[in-house]
Amino acid sequence: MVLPERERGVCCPPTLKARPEKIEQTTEILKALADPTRLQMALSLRDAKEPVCICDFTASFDISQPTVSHHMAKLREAGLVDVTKRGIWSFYRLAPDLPPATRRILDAIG
Amino acid sequence: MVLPERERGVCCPPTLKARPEKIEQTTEILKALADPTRLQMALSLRDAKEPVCICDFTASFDISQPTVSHHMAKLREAGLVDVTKRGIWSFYRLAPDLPPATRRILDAIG
DNA sequence: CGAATCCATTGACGTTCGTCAATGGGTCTG
DNA sequence: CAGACCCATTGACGAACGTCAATGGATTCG
Repeated sequence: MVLPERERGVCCPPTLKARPEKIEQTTEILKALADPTRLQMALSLRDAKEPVCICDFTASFDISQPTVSHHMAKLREAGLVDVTKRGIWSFYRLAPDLPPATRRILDAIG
Repeated sequence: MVLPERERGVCCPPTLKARPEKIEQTTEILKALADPTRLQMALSLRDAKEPVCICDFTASFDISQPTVSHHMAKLREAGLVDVTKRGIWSFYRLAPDLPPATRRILDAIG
């Protein structure tokens, strides 16, 4: 590793390539995924062939139903997920129009 | 979108592909990146040709020096980043031996 | 040695987060 | 209609987070 030479009192601020607005957007996506339950939900939906209903997640995770709904709402607010109601069920799927950057992140995981 | 047919009281827990341990690891990476300051730091280091010292980040971000150190410590604890000291400076770089999965996530961003 | 520079750690404060129990609104079935 | 089922929302609580001011260690320069 080559360390740069330095003079006291002289700093070299790195050029920030990404626009602050883009950074903020990406952070929102990462925050939405940065929880074990939500990450598993998102990956399940990514790999699911059919939309999945809340009751299915409630059955597989060891958390209460309100908490499952709460997490799903977070994924929805982040634009990662999409809901359709049918009778008493709410079916979720990955948002079909995900931005390519978001899609890339999801595909990079697991 | 094709919604599955359903019977009351019957749930279909989705098969969780990823091992819980793997999910936990990935969550740690995502949590480390899920902050605007840390994300910018990580991307700067990813794209930097030379290690960067704390004073450089302190100069470019609008936060105090202790906060910069604090964020860098989080990246270090997550294994994303690597530090080498030279005189009074601490130089950081992206960890050279990043797991492929982690590397993929970083490359998928911006 | 004394002063200046760089950096990490500590302690404190307000905010956000993850979780649950309780509740209520919809929807179907008997 | 009455009961059962599914789900979202609310309110509450402890834990974790982001931030800073203050401090102290380490290193270099005069």
